[in-house]
Amino acid sequence: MTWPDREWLYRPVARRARVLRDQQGSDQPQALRRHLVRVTQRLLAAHGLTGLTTRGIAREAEVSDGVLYNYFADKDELVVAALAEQMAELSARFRARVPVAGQQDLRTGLLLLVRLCIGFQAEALPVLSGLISRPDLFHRLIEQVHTGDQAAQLIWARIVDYLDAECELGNVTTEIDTHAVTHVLFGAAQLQVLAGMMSGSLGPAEVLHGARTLDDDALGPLVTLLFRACRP
Amino acid sequence: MTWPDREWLYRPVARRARVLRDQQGSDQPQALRRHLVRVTQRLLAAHGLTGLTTRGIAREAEVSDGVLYNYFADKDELVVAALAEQMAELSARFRARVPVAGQQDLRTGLLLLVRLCIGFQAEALPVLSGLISRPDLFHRLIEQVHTGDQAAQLIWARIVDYLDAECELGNVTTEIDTHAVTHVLFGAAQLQVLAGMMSGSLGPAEVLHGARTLDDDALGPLVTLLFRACRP
Amino acid sequence: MTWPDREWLYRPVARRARVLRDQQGSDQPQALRRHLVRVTQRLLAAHGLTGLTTRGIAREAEVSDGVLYNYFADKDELVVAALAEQMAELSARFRARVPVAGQQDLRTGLLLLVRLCIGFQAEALPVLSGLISRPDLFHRLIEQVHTGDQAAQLIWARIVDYLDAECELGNVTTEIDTHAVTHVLFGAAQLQVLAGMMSGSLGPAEVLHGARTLDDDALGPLVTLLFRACRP
Amino acid sequence: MTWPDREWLYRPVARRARVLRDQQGSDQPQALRRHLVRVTQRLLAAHGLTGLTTRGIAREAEVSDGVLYNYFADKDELVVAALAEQMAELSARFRARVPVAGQQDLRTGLLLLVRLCIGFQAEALPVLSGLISRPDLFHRLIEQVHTGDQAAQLIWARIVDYLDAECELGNVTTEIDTHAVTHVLFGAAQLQVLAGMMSGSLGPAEVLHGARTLDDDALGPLVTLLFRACRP
DNA sequence: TATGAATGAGTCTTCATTCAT
DNA sequence: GATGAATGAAGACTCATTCAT
Repeated sequence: MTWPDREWLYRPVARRARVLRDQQGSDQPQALRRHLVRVTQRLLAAHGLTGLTTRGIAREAEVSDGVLYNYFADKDELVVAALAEQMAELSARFRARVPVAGQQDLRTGLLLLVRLCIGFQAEALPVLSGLISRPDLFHRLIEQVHTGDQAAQLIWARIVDYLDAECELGNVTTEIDTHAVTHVLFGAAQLQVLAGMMSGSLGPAEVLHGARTLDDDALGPLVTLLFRACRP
Repeated sequence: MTWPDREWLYRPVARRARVLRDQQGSDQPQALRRHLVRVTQRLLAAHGLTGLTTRGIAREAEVSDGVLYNYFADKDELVVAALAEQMAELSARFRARVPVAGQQDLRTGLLLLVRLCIGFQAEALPVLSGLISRPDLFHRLIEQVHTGDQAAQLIWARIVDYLDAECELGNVTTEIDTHAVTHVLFGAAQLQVLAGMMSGSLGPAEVLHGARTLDDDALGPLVTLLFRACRP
Repeated sequence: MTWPDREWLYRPVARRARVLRDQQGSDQPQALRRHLVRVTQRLLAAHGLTGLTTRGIAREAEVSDGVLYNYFADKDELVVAALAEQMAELSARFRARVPVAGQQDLRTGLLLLVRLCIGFQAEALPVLSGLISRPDLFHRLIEQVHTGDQAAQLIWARIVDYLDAECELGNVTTEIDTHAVTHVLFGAAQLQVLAGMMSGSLGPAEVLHGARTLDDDALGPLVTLLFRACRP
Repeated sequence: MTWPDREWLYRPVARRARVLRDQQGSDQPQALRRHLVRVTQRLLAAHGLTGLTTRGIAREAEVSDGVLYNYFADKDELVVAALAEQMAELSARFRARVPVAGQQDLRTGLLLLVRLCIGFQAEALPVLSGLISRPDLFHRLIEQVHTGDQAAQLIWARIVDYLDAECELGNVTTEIDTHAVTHVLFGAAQLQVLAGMMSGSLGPAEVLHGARTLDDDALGPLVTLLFRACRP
């Protein structure tokens, strides 16, 4: 089979990837880009950065090996885009769940915060862990997202805000730095999740669910510690 | 015709790697093995597990590509050996610095603990971070070191012991769980170091020194938090 | 905006290996696969399995080192495919030349059989000899080709059939086992060829032609032996 | 530990390999050479030429990696020496078992010959099979052993002699060529053994024993064929 | 613009051979 | 002569990237 001469004559529109045909919205210019990003996020969460290959992405996306280079300079750029979007989503999801000061007693509020932080880390760490040994990627990531959009920063600020509000209500002593409390909350959650990821033979996905369902009894001592530190 | 008695005098030994010639101690049987381990530790700390290649090790060690397989079954075994030795050293070094109960007031003791944990994490994380995406290596590591020798476990236990002792002296309330305090100490330290590793443009080595010299003022709020939680 | 109907007209195809460009039939999907198989057969016949490297194949095929893995799981799979195809061709070619009972006197028939067997061995042995020290490959080979398709088995059966037919015509005594005759035919041919391969300084290719042109005088004593054994 | 100056002063004799110390005859100049040859023969028979490494030989011989080069130019020369000696032994052993004409009836004599040939091939083929794809080695082999010493040649000649003698006694017809009979004997035996080596998952050792114990019933048809061909 | 085969540098690993001791 | 660690040239295989179609 030979290629028709003057082939461009028959090319009224740019071609659409097979997998996106008959799919609503697929005629938007960046539909395939988004598709690739989503697939990459899925693979990243499932097998980590180490096991991620461009061919794997293409196969999973049911798309040719080469398209990716029409939307991204190289593999790293796709990875960074996937991570940035995912972190933004994560951050937004968790910000919405920060408790409101005064709507529950302090102890309950702290328990909610602990669970929130563990949940956040459980979702964020599997995604970010691959970056720990790739500072180059990490820098591309933080350059790409506007500074103020950084996932952890935003949720951190919301937690500080909650604690400050409780402080104004007189439920938290002024003797304590609310940033320090947030630091401890985030840190304890990170340790919990990271230890689970490494010592358990858990893949990222299991960690996530395992950590989420930690019952309140296990968290009790931690909450007690925070409560004693915060109460007036 | 008999064999001379002091045959051992002439015991022939094999050739020595160029790089080790004229170097003291290089006639010990495992000199090159140790050399490889040290080089691997250095490269691991500098560029992470992802960037570590057998060729890179050989080049940096000024040694041929194949030697490594005279001492280790494969690359992973070398990596595990490097990590295990480094963690054992780290653990021993920091265990010796855990404060003794009653030798200083609680606040000072907690400050020492915080600095200790940050120091520990600052040295341990660059070494261990590469393992996050390699659970298989992690398991070889914890199988290799005798269970009781695990670096983090041992230092964790020493901290709990210190806190329990202060508790018996009446300086720490019985209302809180000393494991929870340790959890918070380790977690806060880990967060501090990890964040420094990632967001700073610091390589692992810089993080280490940067973290160590965190002045006490910066740690004050954290210590205050812990102190309020622990005091009777 | 709709997609043009005869989309298949423009079906894009990927790039073609340099060596296959401007070559007829190179637009068939498996053109390069066949090319690799043929090159492998050639190298196998020329230098044996021991001297066969993936790089050598790629060089000889004027193709990059990696292509082979687009068509075969590993080197062994390529080798097995090359051997299987060659044996199937060989078997078919020689089966068609088995004499028909009654169309010539027994002595002539036996002469034809001897020459047939020598020809078969002369082509089969250079191909199979490498497998002697690789039973794993041999098993992959016989698993791949359908059991009934095995080259030697099929030609063996055809020879037995011929002898049985001559037996029914009364030209071969019933006192003799036709399988034993076939065994002797194959064995004598194999010895002839193998000895030629080894003691001659002939490469496989020369053996092949040398053996084929063995004149009938040289085969006379062998045919006489068989004839005396078979005649009623 | 440093090397003593003027070390040669203390070196009254050449050193003896550890493994040969306290062993009778080990002071003969070529004791180690013979040791290496024997070990190589053993490994060759057990795992074939493909699996043979110089390190494997040294380990099995309990000798250092390098000695081999004091006695042989390279690995190939050692292999050739091992094969040559083994073939010479094999040949001598089987020559002694060739039946004597007139000491048994012809049928029994032929049966003995068939078993003899199968036994010979069963021992020779595993040793030689590796050479099939290494014509270079094979040529070094036949150059090394004096032409008249070749194992197969000598036993072949003895069989022809036996048949000629039976011929003179009137037990074998003069109408057939005794070389042709020998050809058929050797060939049938070779086919038997080679097929067993390949299709069975037998290692060389098993083939050897399996082939040897082929009961006479299985050989009956073959012997009948030969008998009918040979009898006057 | 999408396709997917082709490319080739790079990875880990093996092993015959050398050579200081 | 004997030792055995060091050498380095292959080998099989992977995978990010290109490019003819």
